[in-house]
Amino acid sequence: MSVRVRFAPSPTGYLHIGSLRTALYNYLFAKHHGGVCILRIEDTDRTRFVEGAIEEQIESLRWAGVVFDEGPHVGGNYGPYVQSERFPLYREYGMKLVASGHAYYAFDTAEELDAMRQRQQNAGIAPKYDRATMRNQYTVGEAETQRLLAEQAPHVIRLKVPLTAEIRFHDEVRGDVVMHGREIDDQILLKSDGFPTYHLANVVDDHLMEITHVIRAEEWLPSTPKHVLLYEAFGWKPPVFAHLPLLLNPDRSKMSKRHGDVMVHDFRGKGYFPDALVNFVAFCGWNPGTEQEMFTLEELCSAFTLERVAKAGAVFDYKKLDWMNGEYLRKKDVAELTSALLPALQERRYPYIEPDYVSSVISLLRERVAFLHDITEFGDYLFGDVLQDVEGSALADLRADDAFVTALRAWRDTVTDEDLADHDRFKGLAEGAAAAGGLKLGKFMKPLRLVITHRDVGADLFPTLKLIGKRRCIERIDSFLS
RNA sequence: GCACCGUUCGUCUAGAGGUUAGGACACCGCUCUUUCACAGCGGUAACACGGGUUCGAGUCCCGUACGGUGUACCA
Repeated sequence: MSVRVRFAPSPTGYLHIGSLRTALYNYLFAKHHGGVCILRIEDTDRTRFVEGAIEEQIESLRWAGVVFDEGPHVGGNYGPYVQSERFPLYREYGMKLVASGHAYYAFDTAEELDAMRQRQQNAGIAPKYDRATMRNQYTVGEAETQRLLAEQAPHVIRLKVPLTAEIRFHDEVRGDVVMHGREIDDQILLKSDGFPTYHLANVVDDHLMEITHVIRAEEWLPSTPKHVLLYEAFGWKPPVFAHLPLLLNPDRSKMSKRHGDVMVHDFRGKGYFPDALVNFVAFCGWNPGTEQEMFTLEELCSAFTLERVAKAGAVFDYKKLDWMNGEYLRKKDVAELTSALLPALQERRYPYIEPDYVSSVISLLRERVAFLHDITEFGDYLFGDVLQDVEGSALADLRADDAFVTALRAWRDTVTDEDLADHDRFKGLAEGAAAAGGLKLGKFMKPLRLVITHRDVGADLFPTLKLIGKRRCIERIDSFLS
């Protein structure tokens, strides 16, 4: 049987970076096995629905390269792929469970449930639905149950967890897991508004959609026994489970926005490359067992296996992500980078943004920054002639430095286009000018950089000045001297 | 509180009984150099603790500690 996996987000907002990782692992697993990766929207909680969230999440995923074989946006033979469009189904399956004695009606109000939890808390016992004392099918009796149903009293359907059972399941990441029935709550399957909870909907859909492997985050591990019980109650074969380690904040709590950006949308906006982000996130909780760290999506597909997924949560290291983004920046095709950068340069109305010129600037500066867009500010003196202000009295001090001014004039008065086109000639010219002021080369070059770029750091001065050209160099020197 | 999961350098991790415990990021130093980077070289730095099992445990078992997740008519 071929592999069928699903990524099942709920449309409550932007796509979380952890969700991207989960989606990615599902995708990689499917592609590794020549299987199918499905997108299913879990919108059973209408109160949390956010308009546009589905489209945003699909777009974030698409940007990252995670695409689906089936889903609400591409169709498929197992649809609909949005749970709100499948509601009658869950009711039907819920009733089957009631009929077979695996689930039951309960009529408790929210207040009654709160009071129950309060009592339990006061008594120091675990909060859990008390089937023996609350208002349900068993305590009120069959006749009363039928009467309440007939008068349409608000009710839910709960899973009847066998109190003495030991629920066992195998997890591909964690091994065998055992939990006792007495620890498991009689989970609500169908809410009083008739909508299913996640627990029912996900089991029904995974079965109907013939999902073979459920790959999801570790936070689902504690509720997996409920799902196993549901598969048993329906007489269905459960899928293989694999619970992924969590992405963590620096304090090791579940990754949240309190410690930085967590939405894929944010990473995209900050200028991370999708392939860099995917490469990085793939390594949060998985590694190939070799020393190779740079992987294309295709390489990840062929290398990825569940056996190599780690058990422990991974702190999300923003610094390493930045490093990796820089690695991609240095490796990428310059033409591609040029067209990606051009719009931002146009927006800033820089005058010198001929594509070939921009390509040269990118090649020159990309080793010094982690993001492509850093180049727009880092190289402002290359794209335009309006230089940034220099802090303090550095320029005035230089103007008062006779030795330097003498050297600078010598350079200005003798520089030719040929000098700027040939490294040896450039060096000879600089040495000659420095000597004219009685300076060592280094004592001349650094101030020269400041005068022409208004920066004290940057790429090699020779290629920098070559790009700026003789005319613009002289203009800047004259402006400095006047 | 209870249940479950986890624990190798600061961080991501390799390691499937015998290793000088390896790599990457970060950090520090050196080299290169007109600066900052890049690159190269080098360095600091880890098996949570206690018991077992074994000739021999980072690796297997038990316990403890610590951490995380869950404990909703959320997903």
